[in-house]
Amino acid sequence: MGMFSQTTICRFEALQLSFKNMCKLKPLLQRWLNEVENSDSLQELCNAEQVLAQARKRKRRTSIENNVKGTLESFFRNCVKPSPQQISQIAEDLNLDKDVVRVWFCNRRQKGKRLESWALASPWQMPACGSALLPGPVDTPLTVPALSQSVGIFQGEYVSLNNARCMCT
DNA sequence: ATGCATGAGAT
DNA sequence: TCTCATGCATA
Repeated sequence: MGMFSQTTICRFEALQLSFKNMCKLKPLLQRWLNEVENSDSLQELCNAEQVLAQARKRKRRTSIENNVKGTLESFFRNCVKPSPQQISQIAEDLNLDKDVVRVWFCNRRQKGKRLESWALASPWQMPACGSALLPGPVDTPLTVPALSQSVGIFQGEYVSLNNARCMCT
């Protein structure tokens, strides 16, 4: 049972994925939806979700000050892809670990590309207003609101489902 | 809902 | 080393 994280669901619904990624995910998510709707109980879902959550050692997320972010943005406007040397320099200037700076630029570029991918691909598939029609054959119009609603019984509680992972023991 | 991080695969 | 898809952890 292919699972999807809360993060992916959110991003899918908010169209915060690349156009290509959305196209790939749509059918998978559609199937996943059916499974969710047909599954017997919350318990069952919780158990399935649990399998996903495995503890690993992960660097603690560093929180970058807003003003520092602003500075990074200006560096980004100046150069979207600084060399390792430039990164080190920036890191030194801002008093940040250079890996943090490197990753920040990677993520920032990724964000830029994401927007770009939609700018290029959406004209022929995006609906007039903001109600988002998902990419794919126009004859299979799965809408974002539909997704949220059809998870319905669960989507209202999907967030709580995520939070509930731990409560399922 | 989103920021920073990871890892697999491309270059 | 970068890109890309993805998610843990956080506000």
